[in-house]
Amino acid sequence: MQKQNKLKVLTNPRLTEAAAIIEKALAQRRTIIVVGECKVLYSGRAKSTLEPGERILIIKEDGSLLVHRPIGYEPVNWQPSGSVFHVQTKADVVEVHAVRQKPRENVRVLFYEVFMVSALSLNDSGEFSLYASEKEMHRAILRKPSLLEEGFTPISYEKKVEPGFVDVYGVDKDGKLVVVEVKRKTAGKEAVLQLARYIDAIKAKADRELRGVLVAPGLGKDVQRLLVTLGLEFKALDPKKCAKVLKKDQNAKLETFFEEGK
Amino acid sequence: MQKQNKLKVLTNPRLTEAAAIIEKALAQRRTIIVVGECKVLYSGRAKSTLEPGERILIIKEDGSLLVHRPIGYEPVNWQPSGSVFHVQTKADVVEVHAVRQKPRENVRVLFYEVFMVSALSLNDSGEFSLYASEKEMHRAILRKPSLLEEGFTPISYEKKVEPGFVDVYGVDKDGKLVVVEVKRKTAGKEAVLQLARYIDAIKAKADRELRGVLVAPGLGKDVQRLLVTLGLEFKALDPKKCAKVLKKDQNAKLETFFEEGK
DNA sequence: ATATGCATGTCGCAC
DNA sequence: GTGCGACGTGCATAT
Repeated sequence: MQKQNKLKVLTNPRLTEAAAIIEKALAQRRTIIVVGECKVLYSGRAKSTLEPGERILIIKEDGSLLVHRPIGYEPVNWQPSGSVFHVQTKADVVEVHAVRQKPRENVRVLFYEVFMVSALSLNDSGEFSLYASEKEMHRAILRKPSLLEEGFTPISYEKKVEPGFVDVYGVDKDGKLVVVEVKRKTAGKEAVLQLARYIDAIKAKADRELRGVLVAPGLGKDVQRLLVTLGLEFKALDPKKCAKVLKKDQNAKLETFFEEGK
Repeated sequence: MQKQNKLKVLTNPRLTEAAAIIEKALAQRRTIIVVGECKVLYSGRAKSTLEPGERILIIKEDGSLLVHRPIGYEPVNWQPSGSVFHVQTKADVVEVHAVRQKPRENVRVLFYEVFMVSALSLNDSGEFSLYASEKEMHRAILRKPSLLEEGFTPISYEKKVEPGFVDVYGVDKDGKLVVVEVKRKTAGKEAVLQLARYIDAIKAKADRELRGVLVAPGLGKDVQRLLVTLGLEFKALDPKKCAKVLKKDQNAKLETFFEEGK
């Protein structure tokens, strides 16, 4: 069974044993987990000391390092990927020294006792997808207006119109004004009523024909009827699709595309 | 030996065994490490999926959760401290579900195979000290005003002046008021403009001659010109030097040195 | 290479 | 609780 290769674990090893495993795993670029009592010294952009206590050290294949205390989401000390490691066994201490080149930074983890050391060969090719937030959906539509419909041209976004902010604002292929309300999740009737309020507010100011389009991955149960009653439209759009659009060209400076005023 | 209590490790356990250990460790508020093949789903402020692969899951005593891939400094998924956990064993899957209340967020980790599971009782009371933060630079200047310039006498610090807080506030050797803005890193133009806003705000209140001094280890590219244009000054100061000054007299409670009001 | 803006940012502190 | 700024922020991208 090749589990043997995947995983090596020692509990309460002698320090010399632990050091040997760590050094070998570093050479083989395996992932390392060490649990034990240690002190940590950092110097670089700033400087820190962490007095002895029991923590978890993780060293990854790519040369990143994490020291985690038993409390708190963030690592207390770390080193980003690409760090270079040295292991030194002194009298009663194993020192793991991680060096980052630019900027020059050092993290030294000194183990006085090791409760567990583990060397792992992890195989992870699973795709990670982060779906868009609502604001990202706005940006995606501005980036690629055809997501809304062919011929749509955005004019402004997050425009103040008194009840609040209109998500996206533009002109369709016939020159008709279009007000767009975006929702990341299935839209309920609040979304429809919100859009209706914007439409009314804008109509009151400029008496011009308007289209209102609700953009969301889906519509709630009785929302369809309400939408039609109010003369509004619906366009299905998946946040995932937006994320994909943005991936191509992520930080277009939309702030400069449209003047805030108009 | 009470190492037994500190540490429990199983390698290649059956899923039901792994689930049992995780549930027990959660109940006892111990730190948990699980290594195995899993899929991860997140939904909350945004939404993400992570297809199956081999990763490290850490759950800490305080209810924080981390999922680490074998590459990368940052966790691919996480949940901050205070999350509530549920473990469910289905047919061929163990699901760890972490819920954060506010904002409402869910992370589900579904294990198809567990290579190692470990429950730990970590004891960590070691003090962590970070040197040379921006606030410590303030304190260093208050401690040793000559770091700014000879004859400088601080009056107040972190004083509210409407756009925000002035870092340090004092009088120079000629009795002229000095407003000091401190940056730990090379100062950009935002720092200069921030200082200028403070100066303007204070001038508006008390029509008295003011000097504005930007303190930082260095100045950004075109910042020098802007500084001069606005009639402000620059004083180079290294955070590390500040740390050294503070080391001499570490726990002076500067809060009591100056009354907040004046 | 540096500069700019975003992040499931997180965290701490003041109001 | 809510808001605001700092962070060894990290990270991705445009210049």
